[in-house]
Amino acid sequence: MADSEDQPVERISDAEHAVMEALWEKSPQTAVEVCDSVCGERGWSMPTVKTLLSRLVAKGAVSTEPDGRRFLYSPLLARDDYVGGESRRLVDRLFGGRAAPLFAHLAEAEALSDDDIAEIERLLKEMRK
Amino acid sequence: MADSEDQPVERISDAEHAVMEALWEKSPQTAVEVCDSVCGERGWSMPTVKTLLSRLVAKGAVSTEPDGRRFLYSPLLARDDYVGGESRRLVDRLFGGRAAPLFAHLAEAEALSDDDIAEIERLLKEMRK
DNA sequence: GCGCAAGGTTTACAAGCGTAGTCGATGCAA
DNA sequence: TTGCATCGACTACGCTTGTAAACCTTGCGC
Repeated sequence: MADSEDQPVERISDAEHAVMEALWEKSPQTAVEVCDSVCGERGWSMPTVKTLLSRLVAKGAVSTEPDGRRFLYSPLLARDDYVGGESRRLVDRLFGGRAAPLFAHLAEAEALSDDDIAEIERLLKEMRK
Repeated sequence: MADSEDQPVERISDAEHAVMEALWEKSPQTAVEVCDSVCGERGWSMPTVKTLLSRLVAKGAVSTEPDGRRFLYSPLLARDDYVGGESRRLVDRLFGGRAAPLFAHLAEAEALSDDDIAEIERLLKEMRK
């Protein structure tokens, strides 16, 4: 596995991430569609989205496919890969690479809902099988 | 609680974080001492550390205390607060604010060691009490 | 056929960041 | 007492990011 990307796809910025989310939600999409999804909540204008899309294409995180006179954009980077990378980064940077302290921290900060706890217990049970 | 910081201490960058780690490890420290801790592993020179320390002071994340002709630096921002904030940010941004999916992701990516799992189970047991 | 609208590409520009050199004060050694 | 080493402050500079305008091309409607 993991030969879907030779370079680990340059780091994606925060604003770019918002665009990726839109594409992960549904793809392919035109620039206009992406703007419809994100311009509202982020207060962006069309040119901003265009720039972000270009940068993402340049970074190899998004692919384009011509559709008449415009482009359809699709994510090249899978959301799981991105999320995994970011999670790993955080755990490495802040918790010495170990997940338990992260968990402990969330628990202590009461950032865990009852649902979360139940869900995690379920997952643990499953893993032990 | 939480009146230890009126503004949430401007966001701390990656390089700055390395300096904070040194100060969390031991404080107060002089600039030279901090450099001793971090210049090696990061390949930095003294001026870089000075700049980062200044920026951290400007951001209100580090306090200074004169000691003769030089300064002693101490963290103002607690590591727990920082770590908590960053964790929260990640969980919010990537997992809709819920921790269970993060956990699921780490589990799936086999980012959890056996020790981690054991530890988390222990924590869960404790929380249920 | 021709102008306009729609879409992509280029350029812009301020703020933040990583990294570091220079400057100015000052205490200590000779 | 004078020069030098030391330390913080200021300045620098190229790169990325956030945000967007200007520009260029091209297909479509009149």
